[in-house]
Amino acid sequence: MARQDVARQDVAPTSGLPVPRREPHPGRGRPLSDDTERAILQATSELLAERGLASMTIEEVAARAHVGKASIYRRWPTKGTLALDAFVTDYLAHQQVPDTGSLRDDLLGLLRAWVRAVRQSTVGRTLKGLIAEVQRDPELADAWRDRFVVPLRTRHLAVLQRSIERGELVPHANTGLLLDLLFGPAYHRLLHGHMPLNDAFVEDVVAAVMAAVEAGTI
Amino acid sequence: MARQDVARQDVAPTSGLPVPRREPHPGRGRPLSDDTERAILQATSELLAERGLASMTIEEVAARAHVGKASIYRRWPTKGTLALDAFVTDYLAHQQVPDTGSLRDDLLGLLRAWVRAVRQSTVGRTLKGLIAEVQRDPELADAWRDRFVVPLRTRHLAVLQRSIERGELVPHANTGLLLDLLFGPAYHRLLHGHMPLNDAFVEDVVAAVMAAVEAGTI
Amino acid sequence: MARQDVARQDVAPTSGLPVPRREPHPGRGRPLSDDTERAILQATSELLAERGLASMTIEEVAARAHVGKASIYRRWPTKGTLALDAFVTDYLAHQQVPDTGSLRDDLLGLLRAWVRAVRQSTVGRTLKGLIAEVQRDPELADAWRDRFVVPLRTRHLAVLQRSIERGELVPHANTGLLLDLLFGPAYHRLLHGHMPLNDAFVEDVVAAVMAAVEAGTI
Amino acid sequence: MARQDVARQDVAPTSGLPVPRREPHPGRGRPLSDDTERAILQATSELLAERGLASMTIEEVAARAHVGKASIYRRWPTKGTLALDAFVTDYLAHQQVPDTGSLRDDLLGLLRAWVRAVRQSTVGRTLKGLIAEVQRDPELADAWRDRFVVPLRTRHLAVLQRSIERGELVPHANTGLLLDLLFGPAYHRLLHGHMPLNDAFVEDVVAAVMAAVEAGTI
DNA sequence: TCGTAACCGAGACGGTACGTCTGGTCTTTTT
DNA sequence: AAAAAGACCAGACGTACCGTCTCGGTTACGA
Repeated sequence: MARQDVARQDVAPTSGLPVPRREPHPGRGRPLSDDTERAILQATSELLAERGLASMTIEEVAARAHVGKASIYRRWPTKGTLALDAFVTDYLAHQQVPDTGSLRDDLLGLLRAWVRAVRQSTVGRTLKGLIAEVQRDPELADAWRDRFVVPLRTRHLAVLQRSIERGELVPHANTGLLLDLLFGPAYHRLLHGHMPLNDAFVEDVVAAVMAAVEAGTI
Repeated sequence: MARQDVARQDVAPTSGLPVPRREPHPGRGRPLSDDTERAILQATSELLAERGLASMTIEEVAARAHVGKASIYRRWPTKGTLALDAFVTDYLAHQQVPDTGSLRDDLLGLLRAWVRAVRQSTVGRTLKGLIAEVQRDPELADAWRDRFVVPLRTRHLAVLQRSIERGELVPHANTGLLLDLLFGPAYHRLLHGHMPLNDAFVEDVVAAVMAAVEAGTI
Repeated sequence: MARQDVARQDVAPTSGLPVPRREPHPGRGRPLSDDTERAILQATSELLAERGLASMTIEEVAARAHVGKASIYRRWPTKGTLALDAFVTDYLAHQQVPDTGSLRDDLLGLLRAWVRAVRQSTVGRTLKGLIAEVQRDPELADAWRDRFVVPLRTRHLAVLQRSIERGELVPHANTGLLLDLLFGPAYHRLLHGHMPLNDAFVEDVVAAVMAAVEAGTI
Repeated sequence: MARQDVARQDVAPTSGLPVPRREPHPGRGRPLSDDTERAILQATSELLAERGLASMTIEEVAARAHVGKASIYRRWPTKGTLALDAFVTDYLAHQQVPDTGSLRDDLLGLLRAWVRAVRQSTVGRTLKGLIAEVQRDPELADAWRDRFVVPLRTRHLAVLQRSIERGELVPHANTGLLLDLLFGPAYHRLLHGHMPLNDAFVEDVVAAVMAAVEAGTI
C-alpha cells in the first residue's frame, strides 16, 4: 500500500544511537564541571516536583544549586530543555518494556506502567508542564521528539515487532496507529482531566485495541 | 456493572443551560460596555491568530483595542481566560454535529471536522496554546472543562445517544471511552507532532473504533 | 524712595472683599447641595489630619463622604484646591489678630499664635503638604496667594499700620520686609526641620526684628 | 545660658566627613557601573531642568539614560532621592563661601549668591520641587538634611565663626538664628512668590540682620 | 612552569510585561 | 439636572525574570 509508505510515516530517529547531550570538551580551557551539572539537575528536579515547570524560574534553580545563572545557560538554552533533561533520563530509566509473549499482556503492561507513573503526582505534573512548554517553543518541540517521543516509541515499536514475529500482528500492521490508539486516550485524559485514569480505563482501552487488531483493521 | 457507574463517570455539566459568562449589571453605576468587550475580544482573536497565545501580551491587546488595561482585568483575571473566551464561542459555533443515520459516518464527520479545523493554522495554534495554558493554571483548567470540554462532549454524546437509539451501540456502551479512542489519538498527534493528521488517519481511527464497537468491547 | 514704589510691592488683593469661593446658582437645574459640600469638606479634613495631603486621594474622599467623584470634580478642579478650602477657612478663623498697643507684643502674639498652631500636628502637617502642593501646581499657587497669603498678610499689615499710627514705625516702613523677617525664619524651620520651633525662637526673632526697627533699618 | 545648650541646638552633622553616597562594592558579583550612574544623573538633571521634579517620571529617566528601570531602583529608592543626588552635588560645588574680612560683606555675598542661583530658572524650579518632595516623604527629609541642609549650614557657620574670631560677633552668638533670619525670608519669598527676590531685598535683609547683631540681640 | 582559555559564583546590565493604582471623564439609574 | 455609583482610557508605579555581561578568582591543558 502506497499510503503506508508516505502517510503512515512515524517520526524517525536520525540514528540508532542515543542522542549525545553535549559535545566533548575541546581541550583548551577549564572543562565544564560535572559537579555543577549535577547540582543544577538536582535543583531542577526538586523544583519541578515542588512547584511545577511553569512557576519554576532559572534564577531559582541557580540559587538553589549555588550556581551562577551563566553556568546554566552555558549548558541549556532554555528552561524547557533543562527540565527535559532533568525529567527524561530518569523517566526512561524507570519505564521497563514488558515482554510477556502475548500482545495483549504487553499492551496492558505498557499502559499500566504509564498510568502508574503519571498518577504519581510529580511525574504527572512535570509531564503536563513539559507538554505545555513544548507547545510554546518550536525548538523545544524538536528536542522533545528526539529525546522523549522517539526513544519511547522506539521501545514500544520493538514490542510490536516481537508481536509481528509471533504472528499476532500482520507484517504491515499500522503500528503507529496502534500506539496512538493506546496512548492517545491516556494523554487526552491526563491533559483535559475530564475522566479518570484508572485500571478500568487501561483494560477497556487495551480490549478495544485488541478487538481492532483481531478484526484486522490495524 | 458497578464499574460503569463510578469509574466511567464522564465530566458532568452542572446544568443543561449554557454557562453565563458574567453576572448581570447590578443596577448601580455605569454598566460594563459591550463595545469595550467586543473590541477586546476582537483584538485578542487577531493577536491569537497572528502570534499565538504564548507571545501575546495583555498590554498589546489593550493597545490594539484602544482600551485601558484595567478594562481587561475587570472582566478576565488572566490571559488564559481571555483567550478562552475569544476562542471558544467561535469554535463551538463552527463545529457542526453530523447526523447521517450511521454511526460510522457520524464518527467520520466528527473527526474530519476536527482535523479540518485544526489544520487551519490559526485554530490549531490557538488550541495548542490554550491546552498548554490550561496545564499551568488550575483555575483555567476548570473554566476549560466547563466552557470547552463539557459543551463539546455533550454534543458528541448526543451523537452516540442517537446511535444507541438506532441499536448500533448497546444501551450501556462506554461512550466516554469511545470518544477518547476517537479524539485521543488526534490530540496526541496535534500536541506531539510525531505523525501527520490527515484523511488516512481519520479513516484508520474510525475503522479501528468501529471494529471495537462491533466486537462488543465498547 | 522710588525703590519702595516698585521693588517693595507686596502681593496685592484684587479687591478688599473676601474672594467668593463659587459663583451663585445660575437658576437653572438643580442647585449644588450644601450637604454634599459639607460632607466632602469634612471627609477631606479628616483625611488631611489622618494621612496628609500627599497620600490622600480623591477616590478616598469620595468614598468616605459617600459621594461620587464627579460631585467633587464639579466643585474643585484638583486635590490641592479641595485641600485649600478644607484648610483655609478653618485656619483663618482661628488665627486672631492681636492689638496690644505695642508693636513688640503684637509681633510676639502673631508669631506665638502661628507656632502654636503649627506645632499642633495636623495643622503643621497640612500646611507643609499644601505648601508642597503649591510648588507643583501653578494654578494652585494663584489660589494659595489669593485665599491664604493675601488675606493673612492683609491682617498682619493692619497690625503694622496701627503701629505706624502710634509712631513706632516710620510712615514708609518696609512692612513687607518686616513680615518676611518675622515669618520667614519660622516657615524655614517648619519646612526644613533643622532647628526647633519653640518659645525661645519666637522671642529671639521678635527681639532681632525690633532691634532692626529701632535702628531704623526697616 | 542653658537655653543655648538645648534649645539653640542646630542640626548636627554626625561627623566632619562628607556623607558617602553608597557603600563600596562588596567584592562579590559585578560592581555597579559608574557609567550607568552618570548616565542616570545626567538624564535626571536634564529632565529636572526641562519639566520639573513633579512631572518627571522614573520611566522617562530610564528611557533617556538608555538604562533599565531596575538600574535606577537598585541605587535610589525614590524619585526624590534621585533628584536630590542629581541636584545637590552640583549645587554645593557652585556655591562658593565668601571671606571678605567683613561680616556684612560676607552675608551680602552669601545671600546674593543664593538669589542669583535661585533666579536661574532651573535651579529655582528644582529647589522648589525638592522642598515640596521633602514634605511628602519623611525618609527623603532625613536625606535632605544630611546631604543638603547640614553641609550648607556647616559652610555658613564657618563664615560666622570667622566673624566671631574677628570680634564682630560675640562668642556665643545665636548663629542658628542669624542664618534663619538671613535665609528664612529668602526661602519664604521663593516658595510663596508674594514678593520679589531682588538686590534690594538682599540689601534690606542684610541691613536688618546687621542692625540686630549690632544691637547685641543675636 | 607558566600562560591562557574557559570555567566558576555572584550579581549588575538593558529590557519586557506584569498587575495595581490614580487621575480626570463619562454613562448609568435614582432622586 | 444633580445625585451616587462605578466603568472608561491613559499611563506611571514598583516588581519579577529574562538572557547577557562583568567582576575577581580557579582549573587544567598545551607550549
